[in-house]
Amino acid sequence: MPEKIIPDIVVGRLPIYLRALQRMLEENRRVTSSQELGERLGISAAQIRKDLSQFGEFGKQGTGYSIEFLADQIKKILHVDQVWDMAVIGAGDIGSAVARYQGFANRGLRVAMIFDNDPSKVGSQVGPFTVKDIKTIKDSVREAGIKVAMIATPSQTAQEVAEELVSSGVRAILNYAPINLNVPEDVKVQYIDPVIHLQRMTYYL
Amino acid sequence: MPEKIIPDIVVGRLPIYLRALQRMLEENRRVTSSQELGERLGISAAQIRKDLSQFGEFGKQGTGYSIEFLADQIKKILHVDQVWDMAVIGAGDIGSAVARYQGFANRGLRVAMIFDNDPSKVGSQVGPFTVKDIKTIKDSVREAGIKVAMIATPSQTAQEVAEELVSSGVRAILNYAPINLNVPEDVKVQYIDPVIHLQRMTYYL
DNA sequence: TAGATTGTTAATCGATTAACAATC
DNA sequence: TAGATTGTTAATCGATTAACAATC
Repeated sequence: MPEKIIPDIVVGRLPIYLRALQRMLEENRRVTSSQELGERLGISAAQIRKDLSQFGEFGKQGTGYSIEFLADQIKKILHVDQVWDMAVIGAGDIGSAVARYQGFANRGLRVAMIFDNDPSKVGSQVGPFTVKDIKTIKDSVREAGIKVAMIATPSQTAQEVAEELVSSGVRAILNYAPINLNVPEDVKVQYIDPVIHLQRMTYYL
Repeated sequence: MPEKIIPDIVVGRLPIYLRALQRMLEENRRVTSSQELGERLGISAAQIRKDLSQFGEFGKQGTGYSIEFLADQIKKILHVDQVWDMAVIGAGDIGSAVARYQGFANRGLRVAMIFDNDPSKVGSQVGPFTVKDIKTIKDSVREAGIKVAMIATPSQTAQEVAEELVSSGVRAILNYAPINLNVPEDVKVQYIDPVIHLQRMTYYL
C-alpha cells in the first residue's frame, strides 16, 4: 500500500496552525474551532478542516478541537514532539542573532553549535556557544548526529558549506544567504531573504 | 478599463527572478533564456515565460532575454527602481542584525532608522544608526515619509507597534515576531519566522 | 432536544504545463 | 537559411470552497 502523499502546501500550513494553537494555550484557552482559528490566520475554516483531515480526525462535532490535543497531534506529524539539534554556520550578525534566538524553545528545535572560518572569531563566545572552526564541521556535525543546519555565511561560501553539511549527514538546511543552493533531491532547503519578502510588498506601493 | 490583476503568486516569484538575474550580471553574463533561468531556480521554463508575459514582452525569439534589460524591467514592475527608506523597530539581536545587513544594497531598499523602547539602548549606536526612542516613531516615520518597516520586537509588543506604524503612514511591514498581525486591508504584511521554515522540513525527516 | 461544528464530497476556481506558430 | 527560443493558447492538473449529512 503506497503511503499517501501530502501536498507540500498543506505541510507548509501546519507550522502556522501549530504556532497559533500554542499561542492560544498561553492564553489559557482550552478549545477552538476551525472557524476561530481561520479568522485569526486569515484562512478559511474549510481549508483548515480539509488540511487536518489529511492526517486524521482530531475534532468533535458540535464542540470543535481541544487545543492541547490538536497541538500535540500536529507536533507529532511535524516530528517536533522531539528536539532537533541544529548547527549554525557563520558567526556574523545573522548567525549570532540566530544562535542567541529565544524563539526555538518549546518548538522542537535548538541550536547546538556554531561555526565560522574567521580565526579571530573561532574560540570566542556567542551566547552560550564557543565558536568552532568551520574546518571541523564534518566531524562535529556527524558525531553529534545533526540533521538540521542554518547557513548564515556570505553568498560565496554558502554552496560549499551546504555540500560539506550534506556530506556530514544534514538533511534540512535553512539558508540565510541570498543564493539558490544545489543539493541532492532528498535534502530539503528553505530560504530566508528579507529582500525577497520586501520586494513582494513594494510592488503594491 | 479595469487594471489587470496579477496573481499574488506571480508577484512573489518576480523577486526570485530578479535576484538570479542580478547574480548573472555579477558573473558578467549578457543573455539568458527561460530554460536556463528555470534550471537555476528549479522552476519550469514555461512558468517563467508565462509569468513575465503578464507584464509585457521582454525577450527575443531565438536568442532569449537580455539579462540587464529584463532585470531593469522587473525592478520597475516591483518599484525597486527607486530606493525605499525603512524603519527597524527593536534593537535586539535581530533588529541590530537587520540594521547592519549589507544585503539591501542595490536591491531598492535601505535602513534609515532604528527604534527601541529600552532606555539603556536609546542613544546607543547600531551600525551607522543611533537608536531612537520608540515614543518618537510617529513623528520620525511620518516626517521621513517612510512606507516600509521591519518589526523585530518581542511578540507582546508587535501588534501595538504595527498599529503605531500604520497610523504613521507605513504600508508594508516585515514582521520578525512570531505572531500574526491584524492590520487594515491596504497594508501588506510578510512574516519571517525561522521555526516555521524549519518545521516544514522536519516533517520529512 | 436544538444548536454547533466536524469530516468529506462534489463543484468551482486557479495555476501549471505542454505544445506550437511566430520570428529572431 | 536552420536552429533556437519566445509569447500564447488550450489542456491538464491541483487546490480551494461550498454544502451538508453525521453527530457531539
